[in-house]
Amino acid sequence: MNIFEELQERGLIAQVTDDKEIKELINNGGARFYIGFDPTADSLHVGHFMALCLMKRLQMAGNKPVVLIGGGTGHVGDPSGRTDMRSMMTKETIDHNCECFKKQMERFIEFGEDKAIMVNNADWLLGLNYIELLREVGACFSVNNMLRAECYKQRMEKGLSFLEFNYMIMQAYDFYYLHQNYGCNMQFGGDDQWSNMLAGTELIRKKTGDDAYAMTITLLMNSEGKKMGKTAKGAVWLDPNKTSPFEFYQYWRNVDDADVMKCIKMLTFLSMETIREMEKWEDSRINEKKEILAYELTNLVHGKEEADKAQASAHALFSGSGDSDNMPTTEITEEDLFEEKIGIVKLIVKCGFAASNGEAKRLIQQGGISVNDNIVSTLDKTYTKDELKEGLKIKKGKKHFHKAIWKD
RNA sequence: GGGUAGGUGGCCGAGUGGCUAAAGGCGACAGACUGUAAAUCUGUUCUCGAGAGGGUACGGUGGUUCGAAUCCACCCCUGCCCA
Repeated sequence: MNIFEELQERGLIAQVTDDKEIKELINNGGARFYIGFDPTADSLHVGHFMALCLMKRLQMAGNKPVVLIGGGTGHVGDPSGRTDMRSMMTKETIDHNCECFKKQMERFIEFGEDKAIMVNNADWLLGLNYIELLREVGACFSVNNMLRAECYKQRMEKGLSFLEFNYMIMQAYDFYYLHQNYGCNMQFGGDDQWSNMLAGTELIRKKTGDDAYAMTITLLMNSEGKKMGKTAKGAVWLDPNKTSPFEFYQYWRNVDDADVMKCIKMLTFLSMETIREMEKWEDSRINEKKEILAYELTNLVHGKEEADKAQASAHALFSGSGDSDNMPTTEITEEDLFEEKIGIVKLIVKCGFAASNGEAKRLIQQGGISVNDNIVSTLDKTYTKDELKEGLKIKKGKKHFHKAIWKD
């Protein structure tokens, strides 16, 4: 099966500039393509992960990937898909984030001679001269057309700064620059990038007469039409310090029934044969599918060892036996004690189950907290040093577990 | 630069001197039901406090008033119209 067909069957392809040409190009390994990543945070998240997987798939099919880190575009801020103004980041933040991105990406993509390369658009964007740029590329853009682009339309009511308006031009310039200097002939990106990417192909055509192509990946939406990979607390990060492997596993273990197969297709590297087989499974095996999804993804992101651990913890916690080896743990020290004991309210806050004492109290009053499998019913319940030395298994709601242990 | 409408809790949005820690909705959290799902129902949802009660909070800074999210002044930010 060819790569293009596979991407299609997986539901990854959203829009293409020219499907015949693109099919030809990537199926024969002739694409030198790039995907841009703006350093908006100090860790990659699930959305980036999809793009990286796509990169890997295309690389396996013989195409050459270019990872573009947006150290320059990060100074501008992409308005696409946002209803409000982006806050500006300082140069230090951007540089720091770029470093973090680099480290994480090296886990997924092989870089090196004849493999993938990584570039940073800070190298060419930051030194640009305003007047020169205006004359060289500004002349190629029609403001009338730009305003018609979907990514700006939704901002017409709420406001759009000139800074953000220029983002499209920066991204188009990147594509042009990579085309000229690295022979890049294709760009991939999330579907919200479509207008920016088209701007790039047009700029290249106008400046050089060459054809360049663009293809967008379907954004991973859940059945309610919301972007996946987001929780109330924020994104699901790939950095284990920001989202632990267990939390990561649980996120996928708990996806909606309706979204499981879609996620398996779009995110895992299971073969299409396996996937087609799974689609025939009976409804009663839905939880098996979820486990496979969770395991596969944790494995990809955090490695086999962490995936095994996460799965073992999940099994232990949800099917009773209560093995607490891989639970998130908080250490309690002398200074947390009052009269040789720690109160339940303080303990819950300490473990991060509640942001304030009030919230902790509410949880207890509503019967949402249990310690060592006993529901805590009083606010003045306390635990001694000896009990802590044994380790306390704290459960919040149905599926949040935490361990508190003593530390001298 | 001129005119005009705005800025309220995580978000949306009501509130135009005391009854307002601020309606309602969304979201979130907990409980019931379940399959670690969805839907549904119930409760909770600034913070400190066991409680009584206190502290902060309606863009910012000052002011009027016994009392201000609400009135006044100046400033900052955003939309729209005109230049």
